[in-house]
Amino acid sequence: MFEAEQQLITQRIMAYCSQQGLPVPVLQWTWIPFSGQWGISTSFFQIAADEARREGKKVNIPVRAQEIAQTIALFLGTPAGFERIEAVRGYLNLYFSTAEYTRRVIDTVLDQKEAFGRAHRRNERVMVEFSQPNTHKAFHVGHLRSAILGDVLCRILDSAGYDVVRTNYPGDIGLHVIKWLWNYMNYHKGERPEKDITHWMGDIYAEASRRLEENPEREAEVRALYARWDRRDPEVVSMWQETRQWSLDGFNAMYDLLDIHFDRYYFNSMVEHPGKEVVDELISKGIAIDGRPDEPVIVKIDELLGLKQEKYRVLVVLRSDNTALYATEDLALAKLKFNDYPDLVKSLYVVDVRQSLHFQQVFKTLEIAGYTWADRCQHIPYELVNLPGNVVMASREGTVVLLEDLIREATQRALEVVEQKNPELSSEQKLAIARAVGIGSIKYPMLSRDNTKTVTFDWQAALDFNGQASPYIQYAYVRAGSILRKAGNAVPGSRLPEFPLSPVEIELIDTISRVPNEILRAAEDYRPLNLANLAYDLARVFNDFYNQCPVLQADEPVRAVRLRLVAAARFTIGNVLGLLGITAPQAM
RNA sequence: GCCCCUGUAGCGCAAUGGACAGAGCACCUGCCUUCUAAGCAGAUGGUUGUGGGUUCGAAUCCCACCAGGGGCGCCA
Repeated sequence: MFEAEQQLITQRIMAYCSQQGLPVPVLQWTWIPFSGQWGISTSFFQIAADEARREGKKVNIPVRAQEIAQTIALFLGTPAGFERIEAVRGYLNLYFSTAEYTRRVIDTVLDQKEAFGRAHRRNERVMVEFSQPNTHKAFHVGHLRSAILGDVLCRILDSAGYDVVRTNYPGDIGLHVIKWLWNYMNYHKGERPEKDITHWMGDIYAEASRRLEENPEREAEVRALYARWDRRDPEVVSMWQETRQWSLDGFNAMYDLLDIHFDRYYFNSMVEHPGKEVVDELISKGIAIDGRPDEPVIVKIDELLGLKQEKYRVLVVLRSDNTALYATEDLALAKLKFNDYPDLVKSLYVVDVRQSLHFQQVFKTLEIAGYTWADRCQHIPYELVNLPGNVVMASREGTVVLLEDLIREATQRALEVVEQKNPELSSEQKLAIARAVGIGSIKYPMLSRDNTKTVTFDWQAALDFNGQASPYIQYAYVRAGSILRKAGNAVPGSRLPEFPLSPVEIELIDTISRVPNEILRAAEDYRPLNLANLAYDLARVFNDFYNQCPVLQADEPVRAVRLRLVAAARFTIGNVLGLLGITAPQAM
């Protein structure tokens, strides 16, 4: 928020250095550590080191850096907008003139409100594919990470100024679907899901797996059914369409609960045949080697690239019996996306880390085939959600926590707390709060650790609403709203705080002012974690403020400034929660 | 055999190459007649897996090793 001042000072320092014959620095500004004061900081170690190297002298770098910092502090005096300047241990610290900057930060937030933190539009389109659930199967907590991560990535990219296409890619065909249909036709014909659709669909699939495991000889029936599907037997196709829709309805109900939405659906079944066309193209271009009917169609990527060490290895693009693989379909899907949106600057795939090699192979193959957009495809890998003891969630093993069960439990637990704390609210209000808290508690742990780290799910931790968790942040938001309500929701007009601010007030304003940059950083690195941390920092600092600085009881002009600060903090926390896909409730 | 990820407090995690590695959970001691205690204050807790290197400066970058997880021709 202070780029203009920063740039001005950078220029003055650079001019001074070149005038004095010092190496011209590339200055990197950071905030000053050790809270309680507020400003920007840069160091001069690099200049001192460059100078020593240039002159071939052996000097004590920290001492020389401090000398330079001191001379520059003297040269700068106290620049406009700053209260104090100091040279400390090789660092130059510039402290903001608190009153002026406080007013600026608060005014900016209250002026922009819900838009605070959002960057200007870039007119650049990004596609994010995420979630990719399999129809005819259960949706468990392990599937949740892609959905939550992808959704939040979309929110962050949107806020950073990109036009985002939210894309889902359900696995609506494949052996799992045929197995399901086989079981349904033989044992459940005519049944329809009543409630908990996804749960019910998952049960029928699990039952199918069990039956086939107990009676392996019946696999032949499944193969026969797959053949009927391949012939597009009308009875099979219509049953597939109907049952597939049940799954999609079930997913939509869950996406609604989770506040996750899509602009565009690509289905696995859509790219089966186009995939085979891409394979033909690869063969005719001499990229793929056709070993059919005894061997599959393969692309020897390392060989094509002339790599000595194996890196991309060999990609199988079509089975020897002409049936499609994931790779077949992903080749076509990538093409389809750029066909539909030729202006994509990025085509992102939020898929678990085990498929890293697969995506590298697919993207590299497309590049070799001459598709210039191939380098705009990028896999965003994330680690799995496991159960304690490093147990992988797998429907077959029965080691799953179903999303529906988790949502129900978390909401129920939150409802108990609301009942106790706010018995006077209507049951609708209570349920809405319980939903917000319960869903937030499910989402936050998936966002507050790095994408590359495994999340271990356990019920106790998932239902613990204390500490660094979503309810803590939501509660800070509610408290801020509560103060404003008691003040009659009347936020005073802009003013300069002409009295000393307390350290917690300064820290709160400081943290608020960092939001716009943190959003850009999160978007650049595809890392929601930055914002999950920032949301918590905001809440923690606000709670400090809440406990130390009375607002309603304060005398003017302190009261007016604090009311404005509370309003600004509330918008900021609400906005960051929004980026995390977490609802900010009005009461708790 | 080749490649990727992870290793930080008892536990699970955080930390733009920068100043003193930080919060949470658990444990202990306090704080509700005061803007909601889903909160706050205080106490305990560290050779950042090991050994080298680069750098003025390394948890962070490079190399080697150790430990755990994952991926490597017709699974998805």
